[in-house]
Amino acid sequence: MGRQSCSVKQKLRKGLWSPEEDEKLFDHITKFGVGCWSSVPKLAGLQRCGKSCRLRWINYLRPDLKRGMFSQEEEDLILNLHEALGNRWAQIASQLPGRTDNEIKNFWNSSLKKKLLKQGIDPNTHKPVAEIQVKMEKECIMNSESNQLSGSTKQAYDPIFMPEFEESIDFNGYATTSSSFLSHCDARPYDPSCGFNSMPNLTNFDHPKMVETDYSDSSATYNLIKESSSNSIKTDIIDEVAAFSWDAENKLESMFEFQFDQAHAHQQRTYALASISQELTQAFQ
DNA sequence: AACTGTACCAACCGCAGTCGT
DNA sequence: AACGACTGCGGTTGGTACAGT
Repeated sequence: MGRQSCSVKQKLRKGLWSPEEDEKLFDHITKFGVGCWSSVPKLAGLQRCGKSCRLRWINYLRPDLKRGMFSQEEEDLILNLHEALGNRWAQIASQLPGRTDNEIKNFWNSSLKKKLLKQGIDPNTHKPVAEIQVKMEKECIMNSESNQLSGSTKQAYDPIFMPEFEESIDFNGYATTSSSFLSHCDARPYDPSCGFNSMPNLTNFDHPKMVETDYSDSSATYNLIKESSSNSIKTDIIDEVAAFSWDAENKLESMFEFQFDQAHAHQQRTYALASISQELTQAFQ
């Protein structure tokens, strides 16, 4: 038995909103502001659940909403943000004033996704479809070969320096001083303010692996962290990476300038962002 | 004109996280 | 600690408009 929706439970109205309902909700919110959504229907005289009222306000009635087609700038921004964040529509929407997550999601599903596919780009990874196919075939062959040789799974380098993270955090959540990655921080519980966001001097962090990185596989590294870190640290890392991705353009720029040759910086940044947002979250779930 | 397929978008649904008790 | 209420999010659905046959 699934949980009943609010409208089923209370026999409330469903479906499209009438102009009268819109007016009631708009009047109520403009008079009293957004407070407790569950009490809004009653106070505004609506036969709707609070959830429905909230959605109607956010997606349609809010005065600061921008109407009409998406501009080229908005489209480009959505593409870039989706590449970095994946289907985090709310986060994407927060970077586009006047646009809602629902609107962006619809625009993505109805237009942008198809546009990318037409261009031969996979909308999930933002990489060329042909490249992904070749990579998958290559991985398939490599996996079967290495499994035959060693009986173990393949280890590959991770785009966001997870081996350094692994070194950096002990079982109790303390950063270890031996880590080149977090050596800017004293040994202490992992602190988001001292992680990715505020690495003050990356010029000292020079890992040879970073230049020859194969970004295709980070699962082995994630598994290491998954097994050795506490839940709170995992959460911290995910939060941190999310924040990091958010401001990724500048931060990655400053990082990669030191770590990668300029000719490949953009591609590496792109891959890293995609990996950050998708693989890490999945691996920690 | 009638039917079918497709695109678009508003709204719903269920889940997860947070907060107060 | 356990529970329920509430909120926010992302996936999905269903209705409508429009194009093509």
